[in-house]
Amino acid sequence: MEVEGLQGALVNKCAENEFEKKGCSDPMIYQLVRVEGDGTLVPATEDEVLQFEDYLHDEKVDLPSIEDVGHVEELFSKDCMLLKKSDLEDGSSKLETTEVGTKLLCADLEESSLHSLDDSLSPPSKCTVVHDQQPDKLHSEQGDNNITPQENTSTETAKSTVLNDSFIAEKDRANACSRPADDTSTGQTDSQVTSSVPDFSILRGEVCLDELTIRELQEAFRATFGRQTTVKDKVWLKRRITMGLMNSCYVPSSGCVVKNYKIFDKDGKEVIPNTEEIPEVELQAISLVKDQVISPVNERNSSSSSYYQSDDQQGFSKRLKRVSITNDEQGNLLAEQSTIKRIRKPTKRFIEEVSDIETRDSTGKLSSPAKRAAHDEMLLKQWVTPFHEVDSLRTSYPTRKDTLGGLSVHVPYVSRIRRGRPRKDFISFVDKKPSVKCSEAQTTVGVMLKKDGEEGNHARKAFEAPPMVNSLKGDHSEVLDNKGVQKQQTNANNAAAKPKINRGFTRKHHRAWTLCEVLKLVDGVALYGAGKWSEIRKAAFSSYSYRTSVDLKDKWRNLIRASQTQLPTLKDDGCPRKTNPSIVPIPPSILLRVKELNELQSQGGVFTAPVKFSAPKSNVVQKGSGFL
DNA sequence: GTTAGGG
DNA sequence: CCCTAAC
Repeated sequence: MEVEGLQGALVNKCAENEFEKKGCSDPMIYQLVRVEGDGTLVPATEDEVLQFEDYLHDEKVDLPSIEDVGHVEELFSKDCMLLKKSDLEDGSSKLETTEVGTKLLCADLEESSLHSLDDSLSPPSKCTVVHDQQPDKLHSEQGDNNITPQENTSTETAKSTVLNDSFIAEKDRANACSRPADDTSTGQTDSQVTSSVPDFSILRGEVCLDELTIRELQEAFRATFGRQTTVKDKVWLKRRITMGLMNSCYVPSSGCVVKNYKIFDKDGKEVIPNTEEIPEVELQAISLVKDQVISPVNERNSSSSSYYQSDDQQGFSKRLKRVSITNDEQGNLLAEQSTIKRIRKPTKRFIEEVSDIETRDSTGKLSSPAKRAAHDEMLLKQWVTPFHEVDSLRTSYPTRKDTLGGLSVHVPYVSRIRRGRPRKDFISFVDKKPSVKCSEAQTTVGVMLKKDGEEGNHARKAFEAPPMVNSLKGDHSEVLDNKGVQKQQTNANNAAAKPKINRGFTRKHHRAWTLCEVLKLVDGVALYGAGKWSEIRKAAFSSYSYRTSVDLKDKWRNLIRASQTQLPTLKDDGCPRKTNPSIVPIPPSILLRVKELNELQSQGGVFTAPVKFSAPKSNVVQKGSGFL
C-alpha cells in the first residue's frame, strides 16, 4: 500500500453474507483488510487488528465496526493501519477534510464454498448483527467515531471509512501495473491469471456485467476483491462483484451495470444506498471527488464518482438488507452453517503470544507487524503462497491459506504461528535490521524485553548486560588440572560467573566436570539425597559458583546414565574404553557408588536421613570427601 | 526460586 | 547446557 494512500487507508470491512448469528457461539473472527496498492483483501485476526486501534482513534479515523456474523470473517487492514501511524505522524492528518468514502467489500472467501453459499443469503430477519462477540469494542469504537455517527449499534454495523484522494493516484498506479495482465487476460483461463495487481480498469467505465465473459467477470471479481477466482459461474461472479461493489449481499439478480465502480441497475439508475444516516459532511466530501467522468444516469450524486464506493452504498446495503429472500435460501444457509466448525484450537504457546501482543497494544507502543511478518516469513515459508500484499515500504506480506469455518482464505501469517525459540533470535533480528521503523522496532524490543523479564525469560538480562559475556571466562583464574583440582577464583569472578548473564545470547561456558566436583556431587547426594540440589549446591558447591542446582541435577542424571551403561562394560573390560580421551573418565568406583545411591534412593522412595555410605565397593575413593 | 524433564 | 513446565 502506498504511503500516500495511507491517509485514506481503506479500512474496508465487510461481512460476508449475513449469516444466522445464533448458534455460532465461538467463531473465529477475521477481519478483511484491504491492502492498498493491489486491493487485496487480507484477513486479519482480531488480535492483529486490535493493535492498530489506537492509531485510528488517535487520528479520528473510524474503525470498521465488528460485524460478527458467525464464522464470517471481517477483514481489515491491520498492515495498513500500522503504516498509517508513521505516515500520519508526519502531520498529514487531513483525514477529515479529504474525501470521505466507504468501500465495503465482501469477505474474501473461497469461491467454491461461497458458490453454494451465495444462494443462501439469509433473509432480512436474519440480518441483525450480533455483537455479543465484541460488544465493548464496538461501542468504544463508536464512541470515538466522530466522522460517521451513523447508527450501527444494533442492526447495522457498517461504518464508513475515511478515504482520501490519494487513492486516485494509487489506483492509477494499480491500473498501470495491471495492464500486462490485461494483455494476457482475454480468452485465457483463470489459472493463467497471475498478475499481482488486480485489474481495476475492468470496472472503469461502463460495464454491463451481463455482457462480460467469464474471464472478464473473473477479472472484475479480482478488481473488486483483490483476489482471483476460479469460479466460472457467471451468475455467481456477477453477484459477487455486485455485492462487493455495493457492499451488500442483496443485489439485483441481473442487469447490473458497473460504471466507474458503481452499480447501476437495468434502468440506468444507480444503485445507491439511502443516505439518510450519512452525515452531511460526508456527503459533501463525497461530492468533492471528481476523478471519474460521471455517468449522467447518476441521478442523485452525479458528481460523486469515486473509485471506491462511498458511504451511500453503505446505506444502500442497509436498505437492501430488507429485501426478502426465499426460504430455500435460508435452508441453504442453515445447512452451510452446520458445516462451520471451529478450527485450530490455539495452543498454549499461541495464547501466550497473543497475550503478549495485546499487552503491547495496550501500551500504545506496538510492535511493527512488518517486523513480525518478516520474522514469521523466515519461519513459515512453508505456508507462503504466491500471493503477496505489498505495502508502500515494499515489504511483502505473504499470506498463507487458512481454513476458516470450512472455507479457505488467505491469511497473513502473523501472530498465529508459533515461533520456535524466538526471543533471542528475534532481538538479534531486530537489532540487525535498522529501518524506517527503527524507533518502533526498538520500542518493540524494549517492550518485549520487559515482557520477557516478566515471564522469567533471561533474554532481558542478556540484553542489558551483553558486555559481561566476553569477560566471563577470561576473568576466571580458575585452573583445572587433569585430576580435577580446582585452584581458586575470586569473589568478583564468582559474581561475574553467574551463568544467567550469558543466557539469551551466548551459551554458558562449558566447564567439564572434574572428578572433584563429581565426588562432591556424589557425596552431596548421599548426604542430602537426589533432588536436594539446592542444598547440595550450597553445601558442596558454594565455591563453584558456575555450578547451579540445575547443573548438579543434570550431572547427576548423566552419572546415573553412565553408571547404568558404562559400568557393565567397565566391569567386563576392566579398562574403560572412552571414545573421547579428553573427557576425564569417571572411575568405576564412583559410578558404582552413583548406581547404588540411585538405586537406594529410587527404591527407598523417601530419602531417609543422611546416609553415610559405607564404602560398598571397598575401593571407593573418599579423597574428595569434605565439602568446602 | 527450585526441581524435573525434554531437547 | 538450554529451555520449559510445574511447583
